[in-house]
Amino acid sequence: MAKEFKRYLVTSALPYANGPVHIGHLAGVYIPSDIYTRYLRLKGCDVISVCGSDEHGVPITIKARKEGVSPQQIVDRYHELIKRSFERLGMSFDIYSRTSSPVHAKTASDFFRKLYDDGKFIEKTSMQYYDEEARTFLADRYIVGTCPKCGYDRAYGDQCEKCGSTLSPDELIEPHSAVSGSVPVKRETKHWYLPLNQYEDFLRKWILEGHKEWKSNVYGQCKSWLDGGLQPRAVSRDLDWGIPVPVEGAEGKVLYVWFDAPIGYISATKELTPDWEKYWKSEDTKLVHFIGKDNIVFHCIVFPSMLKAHGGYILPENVPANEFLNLEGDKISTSRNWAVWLHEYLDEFPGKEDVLRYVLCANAPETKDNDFTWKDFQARNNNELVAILGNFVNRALVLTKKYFEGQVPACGELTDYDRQTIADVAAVKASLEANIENYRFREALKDAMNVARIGNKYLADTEPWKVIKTDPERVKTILNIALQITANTAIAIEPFMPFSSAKILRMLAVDKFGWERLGAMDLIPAGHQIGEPVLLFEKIEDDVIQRQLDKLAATKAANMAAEATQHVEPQKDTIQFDDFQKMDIRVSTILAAEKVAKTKKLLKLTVDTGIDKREIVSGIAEHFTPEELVGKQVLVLVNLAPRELKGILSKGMILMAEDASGKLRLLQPGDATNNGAVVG
RNA sequence: CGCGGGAUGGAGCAGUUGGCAGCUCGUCGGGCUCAUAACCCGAAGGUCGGAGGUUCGAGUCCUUCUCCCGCUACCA
Repeated sequence: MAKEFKRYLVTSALPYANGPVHIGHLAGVYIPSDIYTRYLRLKGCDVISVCGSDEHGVPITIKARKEGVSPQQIVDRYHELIKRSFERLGMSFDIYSRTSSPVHAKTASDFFRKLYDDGKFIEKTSMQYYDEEARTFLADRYIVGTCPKCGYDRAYGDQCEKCGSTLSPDELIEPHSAVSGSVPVKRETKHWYLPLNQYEDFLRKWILEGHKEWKSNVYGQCKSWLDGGLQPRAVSRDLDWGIPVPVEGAEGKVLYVWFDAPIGYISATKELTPDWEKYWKSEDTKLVHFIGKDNIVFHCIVFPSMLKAHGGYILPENVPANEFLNLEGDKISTSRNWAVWLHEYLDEFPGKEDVLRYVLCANAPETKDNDFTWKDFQARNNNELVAILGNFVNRALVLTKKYFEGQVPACGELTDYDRQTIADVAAVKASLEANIENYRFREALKDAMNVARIGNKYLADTEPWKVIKTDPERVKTILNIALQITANTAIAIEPFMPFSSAKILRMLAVDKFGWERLGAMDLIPAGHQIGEPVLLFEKIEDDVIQRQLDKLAATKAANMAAEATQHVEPQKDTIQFDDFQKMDIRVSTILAAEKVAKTKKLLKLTVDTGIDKREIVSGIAEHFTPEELVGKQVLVLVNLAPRELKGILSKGMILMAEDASGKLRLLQPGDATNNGAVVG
C-alpha cells in the first residue's frame, strides 16, 4: 500500500511528569522520533512533531501527598526539567506542551462531551473502596492487606506478589489504604466506559488486515488483545486531580489519565498552529506515534477507538514501539533510582549530547530489550565516533589546511577509483532513506557512518601525503573529493547527531544542505576557504567511566540500606506460650529437590524430619536451585495442615528468612544436628 | 495460569517469499604515518537456546521444552 502523503504528524509518548527523563525513555521513544522528524524536515517535507508532559493521574497525587506539596507543584517541577533537558539534547519538537494547559483541558473536555452526547459511552455504577481519611477512592493497587491464600501481609488489592495469585480487594484480610493506612469503606460510584468491544471489527480490519507491516511486537500484541476479546474500559476516575468530567452530576470525577493523555497530542497541535485540523483530519496526513512497548494497547487499541468514536480524525499509519533498555544488566527503575538521568548526563558530559544520541540509537532496543553499559558507551565513542567519524573529518580538513592553506582545491580528472568511491557515497542515500522510513534507525545510523568509512578508505587508498611529493595536481582532486565526502557526512548524520553535523558545516564554513544533496560531489566550490579544524569528538578516558560506575554502585548500596530500614516489620500481636507450643518445628535434612513442572516458583522437596520422610512443596524456586538444597539441614514446621499445591500434597513448611532485598535465606542449625530434634 | 516479544561467533545486532551464515565492535597478524596510537588490509572465531519433525535442502516452516523481557499493577 504505497499511499501518498502530503504531510506528516509525528507524536512522541508524553513523558509522565512525576520524575525526570532517563536514557530508557530516550532510546525507546525520543531519539527515534527526533531522527525521523529531522530527516523529514531535511527532506523538505511538511512535518510537525508534537510532545508534552502528561500531568494527570494518581501517581502524581500520591507523590504530591508524600512530599506535602500540591500536584501542580510536582508537575511544574518536572515539566520544566523535562522540557529543558529535551531542548539541551537537541530534541526538535515543534511544540512541547503539557496536559495541564487550558487548551488541553478544553480539547479533552470537548472530546469527552462529544462522545457523551453521541451516546458512545455506557454508564455503570459500582461499589468501590474509598479512603475516608484521604478522601479519595482507591484503585485496587492502593489497597494492601493479607493474602487469603498464602498469608503474605503486604498483598495488593489486585495481586499477591508473594504467591502470585490474582486477587480482588474483597478477598484481602484486613485491607487498609496504601495512601493513609486507614481502613477503606465501600462506596457507590458511577463511571463512564468506552465499550471497546464494539470496535473489535473495526480494529481487526484496520490493524490485522490493513497493517501487517507493523513491527512484530506491536502487531502481535494487538492481535493478542483482539483475539482475547475487548472489554469496556472506564474512562473516568474518582479523583480531584485532572480534567473534570464535563457532565452534570459528575462532581469529583475526572477523565482517566489514559483518556486525556493521547488527546494531548491533539491539544499540542492546536496550540502550535491554527491549521491543526489539516494534520488531524486529512487523509493525506501520515500520523506516526513513537512509543515504548508498554504503551502499545493505548495507542493501537484505545486511542484509535476513541478517534473512531469521535469521527473525523485520521488514524495512525504506524506505531513504531521499541522494547526496553536495561542499565548495566538491571531493569531501569525510577523509584530505585536505577537510571542515567538525562539532565544529569547533560551536566556531567557537556558538549557530548551527540555521543548519547549516537550510543542510544546504535544500541536502541528495536527488536528486543537491550542493555546500556558505560563500557559500551565508552567503546562506541572511542572506536566509532572518534576513530571513524571524527578522525575522517579531521584528516580531510588538516590535509587541506596543510597543502592548500585551507582553500578547497579544484577537482581534476577522475580515476576509476574516484568514480567508484563517489558512487559508493551516492549509494548510501537510498539505503539510509529506506531504513529510516521503515523505522530501522540502528541500520540507518550505520549507513550514515558508512560515509565516513568510505572517506577513510579513500584517503588510505589514495595516499595524498605520498602523492603530494610527486603529483600535487592529483592531490587537488583527492582532497576535493575528500572534502565533498566530509560535507556529505554532515548531511547524513544530521538526523542522528545534529550538533556534530552543524560543527562540520562550521568547520567547512558552508550553510546547511538539504537532504536531496546527499551524494552530491559539488557541495563545496573550488576556491572556497574553509574554517579552522577542531576535534569533532574526544576520547573518553577510563576514569570518567569509572566515576559513572561508582555512582551506580553507590545507588545500589543506598537502595539496599533504604530497603533494610524500610522492610523491618513491626512486631506482631503478643501470643501465649501455649500458642507457640502448638507449633512443632524439627530439624530436618533435605534429601531431594526438584522443580515442579510448569511453575515458576515451586520446588518439590523430600525431607527427612526424623519422624518420617515426606514431601514439601515450597515457593522458593526463584531463590534456590534444587542442587544447592540437597543435603542441607533446615528447620521445618511439621504439624502445619497439609495442603495440595499443583497436585502434590505438601506436608509442612520450610522456615526461611527474607532479607531486605527480598532474597530468602535458609534457617539452619549452627552445627549438624540429628533429624527430628525439636526446636523450642 | 493466559497472552505478546526475544534467544545467531567474546559483545551488540542483520538475516527478506526455506537454497553456500552476514554486519559493527573486540581479538590476532600485516600495512601506512595525513590524522585524536587514530586509519587501511587480512585472519581466527558461530552449525544459529535444547529436542523432535516436514523437505532434495531450515537460522528461516511445524511440534515440544528451557531461559530472558513485557502485558493484566498509570514506569518507554
